[in-house]
Amino acid sequence: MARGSFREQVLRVREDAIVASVNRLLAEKGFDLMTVDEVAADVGIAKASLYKHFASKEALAAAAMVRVLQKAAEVVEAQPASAPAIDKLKAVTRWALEVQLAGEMPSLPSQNSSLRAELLGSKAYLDLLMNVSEQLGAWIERAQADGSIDPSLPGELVLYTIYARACDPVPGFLKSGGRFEDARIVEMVLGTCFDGLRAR
Amino acid sequence: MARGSFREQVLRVREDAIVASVNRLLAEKGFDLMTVDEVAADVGIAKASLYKHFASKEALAAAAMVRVLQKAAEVVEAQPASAPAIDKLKAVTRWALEVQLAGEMPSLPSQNSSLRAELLGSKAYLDLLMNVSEQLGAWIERAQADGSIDPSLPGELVLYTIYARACDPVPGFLKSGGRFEDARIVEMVLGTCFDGLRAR
DNA sequence: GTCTATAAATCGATAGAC
DNA sequence: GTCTATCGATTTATAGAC
Repeated sequence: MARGSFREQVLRVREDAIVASVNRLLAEKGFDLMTVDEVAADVGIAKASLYKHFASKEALAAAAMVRVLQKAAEVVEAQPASAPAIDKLKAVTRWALEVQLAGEMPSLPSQNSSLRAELLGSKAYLDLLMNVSEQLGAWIERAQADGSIDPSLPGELVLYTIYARACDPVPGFLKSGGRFEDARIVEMVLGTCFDGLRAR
Repeated sequence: MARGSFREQVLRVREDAIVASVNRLLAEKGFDLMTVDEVAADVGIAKASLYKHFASKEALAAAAMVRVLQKAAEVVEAQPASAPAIDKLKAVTRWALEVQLAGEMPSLPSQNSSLRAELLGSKAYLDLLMNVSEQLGAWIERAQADGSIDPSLPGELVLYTIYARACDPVPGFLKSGGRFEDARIVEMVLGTCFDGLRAR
């Protein structure tokens, strides 16, 4: 793939910086409390310039979601094919928990309709989401077949439960308590996710 | 306790209607997307009249949270003292999931600072939260002692994990899929909460 | 206490000069 | 493409008549 002209590379770097700022601000304050003025100030450009790169606030958020889904897809790809399916599922869930604890997981309100429309209209977003979901879905089936995940559970339930760890408030509460290291929090929440609260 | 004059009773009924509307709108759209105009229209009074009852939008949300915590406290009280602790914990969690699926669980953004300040300044809210948390905490200790909950888990983790079911996105996703009855969704999510995803 | 009308502030988005 | 300046819409909150 051509890298494009120098001018296009500069453009790309700037847009990467914009999306990185949006990602952080979305993780910090959420979509509704994040203002476009704030994004512009954080990047260090004028708001009007921002709108030359992205058509709307919703488009900014969608770009941040594409970014995090790209990273998720990379984590999925990086799993060794020979590893047990359950281990790969846990590895991806662990990554999501780590990103969230690091304050880098963008959070979007699922009720906002204009935002939903933007996401559903983004091919990049939908393709990545489908890609990641299909890979996770295949692992879930394998894990259910080999007995490491309860085969009586619907696959959707398992998939949604794993996805939900990315916006689980429990890690944040435990972190704010200050009693546990981040790594400990990740392992504990991972444990309650896959093994539940009951005695083992 | 005195019921007060007729005038005061009318006032109380009206405020109950306001808080019920706020509760529903918070569940439907969340705090940021709920507007005070909307609340006034839903109740059927002018916005200025609303502000005679509640000083701010945050105060409205706090009143809704007090309302739901009062109901939670009632559910906690209603548990038979002789029942196993784990059953009582599951019963309260089941109630929270049912309220959420019914679209009656108000959802507040944990990042909003003015809202946090309002809640932390509300004695009614803090007292109820402490009351419910202490009761649940006692049941958690008993359940860990009798082996029905993993004794190696910190009590906070168990408490937060149960609280988090009230804003779990998984029930809503499953419901929107349309493949399962509400009661089935509740039991499935309850199962993943207490027993995890792994095979039993 | 309830209403109409409006103030005050914020925010998304754009015009127009350079 | 970047800037300054501003528009237009929305929203919280209040003034003042009844």
